[in-house]
Amino acid sequence: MAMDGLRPEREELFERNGFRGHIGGQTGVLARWGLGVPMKFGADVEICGEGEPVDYVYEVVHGAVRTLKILPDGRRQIGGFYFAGDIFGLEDGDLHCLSAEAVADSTIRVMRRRVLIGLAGGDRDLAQQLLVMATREIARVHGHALMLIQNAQERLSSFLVQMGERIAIRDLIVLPMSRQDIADHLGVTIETVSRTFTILESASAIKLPNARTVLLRDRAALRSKPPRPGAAARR
Amino acid sequence: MAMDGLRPEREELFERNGFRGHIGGQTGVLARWGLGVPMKFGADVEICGEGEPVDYVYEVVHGAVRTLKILPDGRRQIGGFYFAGDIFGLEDGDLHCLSAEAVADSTIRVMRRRVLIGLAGGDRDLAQQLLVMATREIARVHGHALMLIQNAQERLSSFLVQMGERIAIRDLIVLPMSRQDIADHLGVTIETVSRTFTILESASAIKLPNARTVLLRDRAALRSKPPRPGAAARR
DNA sequence: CGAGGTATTGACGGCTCTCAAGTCTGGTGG
DNA sequence: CCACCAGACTTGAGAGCCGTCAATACCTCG
Repeated sequence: MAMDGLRPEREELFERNGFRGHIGGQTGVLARWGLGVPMKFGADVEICGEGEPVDYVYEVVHGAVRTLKILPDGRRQIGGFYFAGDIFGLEDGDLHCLSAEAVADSTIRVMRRRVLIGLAGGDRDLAQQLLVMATREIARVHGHALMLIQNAQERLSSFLVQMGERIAIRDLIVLPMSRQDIADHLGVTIETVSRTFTILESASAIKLPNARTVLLRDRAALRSKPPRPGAAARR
Repeated sequence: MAMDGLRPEREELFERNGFRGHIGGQTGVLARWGLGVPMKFGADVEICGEGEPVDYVYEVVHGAVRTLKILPDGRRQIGGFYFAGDIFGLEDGDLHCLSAEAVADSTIRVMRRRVLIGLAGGDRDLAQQLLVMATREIARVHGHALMLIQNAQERLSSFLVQMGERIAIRDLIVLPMSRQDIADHLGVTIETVSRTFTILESASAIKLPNARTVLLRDRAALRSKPPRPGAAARR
């Protein structure tokens, strides 16, 4: 992936646009505090496993990570994707409910949770930052749940809009994840994802130079509800 | 149906209205620290509204609360139900993404978020408790998302198992919320909820003395997957 | 070029939504 | 006491979206 080559460009773009998100390797909480050890993970390598002790907290320096859970029947739920500056692994209790894997080759800052919590105890600012990260994660997961009650077209549209805000260069999204990853995140099948991509392209909302590249042509159309024939507002 | 006060009214209430008298249930974090002011809310009264400033944090003393979001097309998503000891209103940013309403007559501890954060800055223990509450909420919302990718029977079963763990007396659940509330939480229609209740009762997994009372007869059956004909494990 | 994984497209069936009618319950008033 | 009503809940029939299975196209890499 040519993601590394694109990064400086994106960084400039974000600054110029006043983008509030995270970019580069210096913007994360851990990075700013100089905490944690950067480590490299190859594509599809597991970073932490479901059921393992929650010993570390992670921050993406660059690359992309997915958190996931395998259901007893084999289905796979992807809880979220994390990009540069995002923190993951914030979990309650002693054991991970979700495992995490690198979607593409990635660098991840790894830090002992106990140490981080300890430092936060003596640093008001860091403690508050941690709480902010946690509440932000709550909002993100809520958004995920909200998406899951919509239909396939709405789900994929929301996903693309979100990716547009998080990892797009202007209107161009280079997806690090596969169709299967997207499907498992949106709670639909890979076939439905594929069909819906085609529908959105036919509607001129997006353009697909290739399977992993999406050009957003009409964000407004993606944000608006697709024609839902009989889907009357209930109540 | 108490009237829902205007926002300024509510704020004034929060500011100077103190609830006098003995309060049962000292189970929550705020209660243990003696923080916040207990207030009463009638059934269906709004506690905080979507789009309002995030000024307070709430803890249920007794009763039940739902957090919800109204979609542009009128659909309603219930993010979660909160019972005695549960904290809600932990949100990121300045504005609430979710509103909260009392499901039944309830008593809620209300506390200024800024004050709580401030106190946590000087109290290691409280700060850690707050972070635990936040990560626990993350796990809960993840569980909600996980439920939303399953079929109707699995969704209702999970919901009942969860209620069984949170508000049941032995195997008896007295539901404070309506079928519509359940439907909007599970992301299905009220008819599907109703039909699925009937199916579970026919299967002897539960018994329904009346619509708001559920007797769990076979938790194992509720936890196990229902017959999903062609639902092969993918991948 | 061929191989293998990934993605798209097609046909069909089932689960759930929609629309509609029926039942139950609690409250009100004659 | 009972008729009546309003609201919540249940049940039924038909339609549509999406899952399943299957075949085909595309893309990357040896």
